Amino acid sequence: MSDPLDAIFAALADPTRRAILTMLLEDDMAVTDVAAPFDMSLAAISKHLAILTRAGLIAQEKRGRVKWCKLDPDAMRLASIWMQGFGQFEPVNLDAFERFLAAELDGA
Amino acid sequence: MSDPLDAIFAALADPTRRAILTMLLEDDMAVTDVAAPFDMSLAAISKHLAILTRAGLIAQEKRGRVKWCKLDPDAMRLASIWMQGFGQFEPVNLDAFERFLAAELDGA
DNA sequence: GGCATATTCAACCATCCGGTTGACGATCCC
DNA sequence: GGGATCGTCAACCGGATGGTTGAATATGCC
Repeated sequence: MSDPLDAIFAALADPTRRAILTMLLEDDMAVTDVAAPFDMSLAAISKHLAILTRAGLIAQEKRGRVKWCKLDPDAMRLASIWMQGFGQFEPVNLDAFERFLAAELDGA
Repeated sequence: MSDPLDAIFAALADPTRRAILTMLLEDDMAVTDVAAPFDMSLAAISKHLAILTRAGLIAQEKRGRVKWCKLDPDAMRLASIWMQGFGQFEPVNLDAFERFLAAELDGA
């Protein structure tokens, strides 16, 4: 009934969660390590991670007693595709193009 | 103090507001006309439009007693650029590349 | 077994959000 | 002027959100 974009954009609306995603861009991390830089209880971070997981933005995998968090690109891509529908209002965006190319080449 | 992305993503998280943005893709509209297809009070739509305006996703201009709403692409572009930072996790994504090009060319 | 570590659960709290209704201010038009 | 239309404001309501704390559940290690 509810659009997955609801959960994706809602998850992205919180600065703590966006910061977590940015951290995960560097490397996969355990929950405790994700929580370390934040001035906030571990339980709060655990909730944030649950929200990111429900939105499909990250995936969590338990190995031993440690739960590893890693980015899951599908949800972000879905949101990005939705937004591209509005791209026709942008003047030709060479900056974005360069970033796109750089990202693609880096990933190759 | 608060990141503009907070307001942008929060605004995009609501399906009514995303629908409004899609409608405005067709044409600029008056508040009453925006409200027409929704099963919801005019006041509720007015609030949604205020949220979209505060996020910078639309601009409102009053001409006579009618307030016109139109897309304002800057905010969406900001969000889109933020998301592109996560593209490197996609395997070389030709689909996305084609969509990117199509959107850019369409806008040209 | 028994203790330390990693993470979640449960209950609670304050605040925000999305909706309603009714009154109000502006503007158009006769 | 006065009535109809356009839109917002204010107060209210229920439910979601983001945080806390303390207890509970795994798991690893000696």
